Amino acid sequence: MSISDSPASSICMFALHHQSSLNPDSSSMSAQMPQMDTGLYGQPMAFPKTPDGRSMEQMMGFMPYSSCLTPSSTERAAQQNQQDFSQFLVPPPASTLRPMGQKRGPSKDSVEYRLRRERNNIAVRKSRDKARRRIQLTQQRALQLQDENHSLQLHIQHLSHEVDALRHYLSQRHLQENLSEATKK
Amino acid sequence: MSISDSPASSICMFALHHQSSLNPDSSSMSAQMPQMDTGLYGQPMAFPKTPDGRSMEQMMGFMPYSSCLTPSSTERAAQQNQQDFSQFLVPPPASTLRPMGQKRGPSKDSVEYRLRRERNNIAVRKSRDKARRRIQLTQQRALQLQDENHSLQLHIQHLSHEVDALRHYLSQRHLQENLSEATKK
DNA sequence: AAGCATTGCGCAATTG
DNA sequence: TCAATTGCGCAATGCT
Repeated sequence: MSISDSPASSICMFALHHQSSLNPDSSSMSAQMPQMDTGLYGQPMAFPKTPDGRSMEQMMGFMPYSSCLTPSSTERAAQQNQQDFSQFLVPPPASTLRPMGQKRGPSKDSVEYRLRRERNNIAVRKSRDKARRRIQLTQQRALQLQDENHSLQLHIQHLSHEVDALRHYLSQRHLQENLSEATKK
Repeated sequence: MSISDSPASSICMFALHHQSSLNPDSSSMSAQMPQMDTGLYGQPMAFPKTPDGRSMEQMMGFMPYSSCLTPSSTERAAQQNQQDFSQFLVPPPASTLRPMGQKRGPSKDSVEYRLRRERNNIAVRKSRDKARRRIQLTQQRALQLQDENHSLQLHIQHLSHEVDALRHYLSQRHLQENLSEATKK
């Protein structure tokens, strides 16, 4: 069970140095551990957000994956062998934690996991495309509405002038009528 | 120092099986290597997109990192030991490419690299916040314009009725005048 | 309970 | 050289 030494040491040192930045969902809790805040956009604070088993597993399992390399064949491969790698990552104390050959219950290890990941990646791409389209549509709609607005205002201006003209015309008529009536009498 | 055996082998097998999916920028080139297309949102195809030195390095260097673990202290650690991993990842041809203990020139390895990454992460968070705000503003503007539009249309309706009324009134006056004139004569 | 959809995040490539 | 953007995969979470 000791993940404690060797490479780990450098890791820990680094962590100390680097103030492990994590992803605490930002919105929720934000004042739990004393830490210097780097102002807006400082590092996201670090500590295990998820209390569920799986997360802890990942934590212990280490799973070095290498996700964003452009040449991803290698990428995929790396992800596959999470545990195997952990073997090397946790050097000397080769004794414990997840005997390595045991993929307990659900997944996280291989085929099943990769299938899940791949499906999710597809869903993510789809969702983002959708979002992009939505945003674009909103922008177009805004522009369109702006134009429409402009022409409506022109229309209003026109109608207003017309009303004014008609009213003016009528008032003139009234004056004339009044005059002629008075004259007649 | 033979990196040749064990974990690596499984990795390679997986790569073959899994048809390395990569990130070819999707927009650019898309028919270079024969591969089954999984339809829209299928996997992004794999092959080295970037012809520049650094990219190749990474390719070869492999750098398994493990970025998104919630418990990131481990994460950071993994990144730390990039090269060490490559040792295992690039199995047989243990002969060449980056002797492993040599961090050539610039960085990729440690402190410097982490600083760059951290700065970029901050920039990314900032940029995304900005984008979110921009999108929100656009949406609000669209809604606002829609409301404005609606009231402008009401205004137009009102003015139109007014013009109609005035015209109708005038036409009536004309009729009366014509009548009275005719009568007078 | 299983699965797609969303979302926040970090990495790396690209842009300016 | 360096911040800003952008595409992408991962994992957590929402939703059904």
